[in-house]
Amino acid sequence: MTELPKAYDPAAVEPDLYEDWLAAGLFSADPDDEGEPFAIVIPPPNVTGALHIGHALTNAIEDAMVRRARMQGKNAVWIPGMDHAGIATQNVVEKQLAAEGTDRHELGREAFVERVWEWKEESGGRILDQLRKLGSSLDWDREAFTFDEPRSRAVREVFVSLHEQGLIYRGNRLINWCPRCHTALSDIEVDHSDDVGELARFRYPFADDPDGGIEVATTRAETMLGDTAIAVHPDDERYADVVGREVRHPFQDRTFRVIADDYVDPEFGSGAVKITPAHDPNDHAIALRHDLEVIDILAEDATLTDVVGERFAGLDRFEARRQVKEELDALGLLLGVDSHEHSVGHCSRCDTVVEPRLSDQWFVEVRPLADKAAQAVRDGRTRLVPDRFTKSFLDWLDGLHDWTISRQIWWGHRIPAWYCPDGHITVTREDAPTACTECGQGGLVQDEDVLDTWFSSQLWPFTVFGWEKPGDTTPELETWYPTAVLETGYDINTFWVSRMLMIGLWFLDEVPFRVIYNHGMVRDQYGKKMSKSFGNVIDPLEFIDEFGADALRFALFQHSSPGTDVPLAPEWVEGAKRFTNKLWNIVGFGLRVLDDARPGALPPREQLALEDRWILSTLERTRAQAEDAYATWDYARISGALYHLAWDELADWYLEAVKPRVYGDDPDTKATAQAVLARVLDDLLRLLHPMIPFVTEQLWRALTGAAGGPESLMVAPYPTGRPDDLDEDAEAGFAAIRDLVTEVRRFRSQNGVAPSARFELTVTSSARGVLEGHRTLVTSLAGLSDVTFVDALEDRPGTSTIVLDGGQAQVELAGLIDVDAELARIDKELARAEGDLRGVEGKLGNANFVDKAPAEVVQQQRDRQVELTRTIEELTAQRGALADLTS
RNA sequence: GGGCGCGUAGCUCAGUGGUACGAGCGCCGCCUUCACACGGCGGAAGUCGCUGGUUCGAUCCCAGCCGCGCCCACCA
Repeated sequence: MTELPKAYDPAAVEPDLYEDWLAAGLFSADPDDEGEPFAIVIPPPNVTGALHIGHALTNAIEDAMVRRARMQGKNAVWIPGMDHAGIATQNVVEKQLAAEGTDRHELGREAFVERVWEWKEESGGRILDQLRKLGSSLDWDREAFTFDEPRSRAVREVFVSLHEQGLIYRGNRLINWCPRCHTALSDIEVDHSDDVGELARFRYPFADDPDGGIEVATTRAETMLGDTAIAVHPDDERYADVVGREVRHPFQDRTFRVIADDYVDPEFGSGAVKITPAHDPNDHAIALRHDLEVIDILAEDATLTDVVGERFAGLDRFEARRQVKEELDALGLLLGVDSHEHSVGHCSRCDTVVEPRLSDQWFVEVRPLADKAAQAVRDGRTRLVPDRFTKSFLDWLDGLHDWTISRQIWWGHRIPAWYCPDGHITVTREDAPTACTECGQGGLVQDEDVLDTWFSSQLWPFTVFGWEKPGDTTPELETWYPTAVLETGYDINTFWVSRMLMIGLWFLDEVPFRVIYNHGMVRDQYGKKMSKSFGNVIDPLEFIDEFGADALRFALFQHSSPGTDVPLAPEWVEGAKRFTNKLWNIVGFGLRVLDDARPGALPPREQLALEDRWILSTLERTRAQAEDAYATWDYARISGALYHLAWDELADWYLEAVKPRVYGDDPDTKATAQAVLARVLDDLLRLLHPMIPFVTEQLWRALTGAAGGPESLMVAPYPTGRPDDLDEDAEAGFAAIRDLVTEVRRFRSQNGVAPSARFELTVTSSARGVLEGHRTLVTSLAGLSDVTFVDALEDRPGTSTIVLDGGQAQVELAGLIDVDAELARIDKELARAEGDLRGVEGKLGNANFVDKAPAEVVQQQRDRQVELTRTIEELTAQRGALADLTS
């Protein structure tokens, strides 16, 4: 058989294997094929740059899922694709333009969008390369993009349908506005953080009594320029006679009233609230109840408009905040400015502080959709893994507000709505409608806005299967929808998962996925979130180049349990690399000793040796453990179980145990050993393949002689149960041997007996039967010259006793140890230890040292004193025992 | 303010109602033994956050507390 290179070199193996899989069409699936359907759609990565380590985790997990399903004979498909990622991608390109000293407005809309497409090609190409390097077995023939033609048609159909159903509407409402991105945002695109700000208290003078007035407070002083009322609680007696009175605006020539509303908390501050209907959601609600005037003071870039008056017009909001306070102070109206911690909304894409702003936007009325989705979760038609995410998922659905879907950016699906000169709205499937549906006029102009990127991503689980409009059906949809599992990080359950669930149920009347599997976030070795600002992000390609894709994957699996964050350090990946190398050498050993034996049928059970039955039993038990862990996609357990099997059981014990036979001359026992070894290696590679596809494929080809191409481990059957292999007697028997061997090794280590030194052992044990029956095995593993079994040990001088599990072993010390040399060694060590101890005690006896040295250092010396004292005691005891021998 | 999770060896994490079997990395000692020094063998190291309770018995169950993290939330 082929000799393998001595060490595993991933770079020499991985690229070719991927090409080979591709060429053989092993990633391609056909809806008409046999087998239980099993589909996963990739969470389409944003074309904003390159994949980060979190993507590596997602893709490793999904690849393992789909590879295992494929090996199990399922009709498995994994759909690739990317997301155009509206605002995020536009921001990337805008930054590029800024670096070039220009901006999108200078370029114009058409040229800008063209430019983003160019970037999409570049970024997308890089992502594609990364996905391949990771080993992702994606069906590339089915690659989709959220902004390609078929997906765009579906987006328009969904928009128009929902509009026809009255679930999409246009309205003038208070929305979240990002002054930097110049667009509306949905609620979940706003990240709240508790920031330390200021609470400014000031007085609004009464219109008829400039020296009197009412105290209010605000964190955004500039909003007072748009105040149109002051509200107090109806039951607040302090203000009972103030309600209805007018106050005068200090900077503008207008007055407004004090009103009463339940919303006000009398306990907070003065108990009176200034009302800015255009820039605060609560105030807006109050304005509607009381029919207040609404004054919009903010421009798109959050500078103040002319309505605020000459003094402040044109100022940036933060500058205005400062100056308003100054002016109030100058007028003697400012009562104080206190530090105040409060929640501030930031744009999730650029971190700019968002402003509530009144504007015309498109909305989805989500209630009916959300109710359906929540019902599906409650019915168990789809379930979350781990289950603990279910509650917050449902809470979120239950409390959902209407979804702002229009964005004032250029990169995205243009809203299929047109306006006639009279402002009537025509929503249509047509590309270029010529007549207003309301008045029949021509000269229609399309809405400038584009859709929230999630509006198209939500259609992903069915548009990738050819769905373009309600009622569509395709072979792919019939076979693969609902998909088996939606695997993604818990951070996008609200953004993406919930929306897919809502819209999938709405248009296809069936959940888009039966399981929502949430993996955790990848963190660094200190548990810190990886982020650009921390400077701790690592490019997956760096790991792959250094350790191989399998190593990166395995390291991620080793720490990945459902919903649990995954810490990752270079050392972890290095450790996983060592595992792949170990595997390489395990199989390499196998190849050297198997002669022409290939995995196949085993000899009858009675021909198997104890160690054979033990390893087969262990293999089956581990396989079952992995199987159980797969039921919950607990990759930390799965990888842990298989790692343990390969390294601690197979490599450390079985391979050593089997050497006497495979290197021996007895053709029968040799053939049996070879058959078992081949079987175990074969199964191990199959079990590991979904997680570490490259190294296992390469080794499996060497082991089985498979030619590659269609002869691939990728499509070899995944091991199913062999319950007959479970053998408790063999496990117990081998455990007894193992115990004896380990105790002998410990004896050697503690007594300075070289591993190469042979000696005799006299043993008494409750496991005598097994041990005696496997004399060769015992002596070879423990490095003994001979072993004798007795009913009871005699108490003999000059011997040492080794305690066993259920027995004892006796070693003749004479001759085993060169007593004089050992005595000399011990004396030398003793002298050194005593010298050290004197030094330490000298220091500790020095009052100067004890008083002045840092407590830590003193303690260090004390610890060392204790340690040295103990060492000396032990050495002295050893010396005594040895001296007895010579006398 | 609400919800979720976490606090076990120096580090990152497993783990179970019955003396912590812990793992990887790190550390100490021995070994270049014919698969592997990306290795082998042996070893040191933990009041299982704190306080109560349930129990024959809790690191694991319950309650409270302390600390940390995350998510959600329209209190000026």
